[in-house]
Amino acid sequence: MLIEIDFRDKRPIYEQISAKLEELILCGVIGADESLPSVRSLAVELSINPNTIQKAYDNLEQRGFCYSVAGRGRFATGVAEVMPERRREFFAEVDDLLKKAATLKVEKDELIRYVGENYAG
Amino acid sequence: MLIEIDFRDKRPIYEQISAKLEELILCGVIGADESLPSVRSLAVELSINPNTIQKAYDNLEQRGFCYSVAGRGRFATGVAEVMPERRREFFAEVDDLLKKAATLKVEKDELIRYVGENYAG
DNA sequence: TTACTGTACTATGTCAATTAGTACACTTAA
DNA sequence: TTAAGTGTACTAATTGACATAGTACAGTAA
Repeated sequence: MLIEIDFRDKRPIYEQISAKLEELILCGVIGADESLPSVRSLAVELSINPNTIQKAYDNLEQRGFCYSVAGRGRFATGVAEVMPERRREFFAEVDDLLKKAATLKVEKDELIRYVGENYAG
Repeated sequence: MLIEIDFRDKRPIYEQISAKLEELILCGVIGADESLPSVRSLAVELSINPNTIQKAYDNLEQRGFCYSVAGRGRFATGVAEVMPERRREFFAEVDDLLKKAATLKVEKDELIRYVGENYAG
C-alpha cells in the first residue's frame, strides 16, 4: 500500500501511521468518504498489532480526518471539511517560528526573502 | 534563579531545563564564558535529582551551548560561536513549514503577507 | 586539607508505547 | 439465518525512556 513504517523514526508507530494518512487525505489521494483499510487488514499488511492501528485511527478521527460507521468501516473526511482547522494549526506553527526568529535575530526582510526563494508550491 | 519547572509540561524535565538555558544564552542573559550553576546546586534549587541536571547539561553541551572544565565548573559558549548552527536549524524548520504550506495550498503571497504582518522582532 | 567541581556508575520506580489475546455488537452478503 | 468482516473495549505483559536515589572517583581552588 501507501504506508510504510520507519523503525528508526523516533516517533511512535501510531503517530507515523496517522501522519501518513493525514497527508494522503489532505493531498486528495484518499478522496472524501473513501474507505480506509480496516484495523485488522492494515495490521496484517504492516505486520504490527491491530491495537496500534486502532490507536492511530483514534488519533486521526479525533482531529477530524475520518469517521467510523459501526460494522461497516472507517471513511475519510472530505478535504474541504478538514482544511480550515489545518490552516489554523499551520499559522500557529508560523507564529512559533516567528518568535524563534526574533531570538535568533533573523530580520524580517531576510526571512521574507528566504520564503520567497524557497517556496516549493 | 531564572529557571522554573512546569510539571504540566509534557516535555521531560531535562529538556525544559536545557531549552531554558539555551534561550538565556542566546538572549545574552548568560554571557560568554560565564559560569552556569553547578549540577548539585541547581538540583537543590529546583528540588530535583542531580542526574537530571547532568542530563540537561549533557544535552546542552552536545549542541555547543556550553563547555565544562574538570573540577572548575561549566561555562556558557559565546553567542557568536553558537549562532551559525542555530540559524541553520532555524531555516531547516522553515523548510519543513514550506513543505506543509504546499500540501495545505497556502499560497506564497499569502504566507509572505502573513509573515510581514506578524513578525514580532 | 577541605570543599567544591564534573563524571560515571548501579539500582529502583513510573509511565508511555507496543504487543498479545479475548470479547461483544454491528453490517453485509451468501 | 449464518458466516465473515467491521469497529470497539477490555486485560495482561514487555520494553524503553524518564526520573529518583545513592555511591564513588578525579580534578581544581582557597
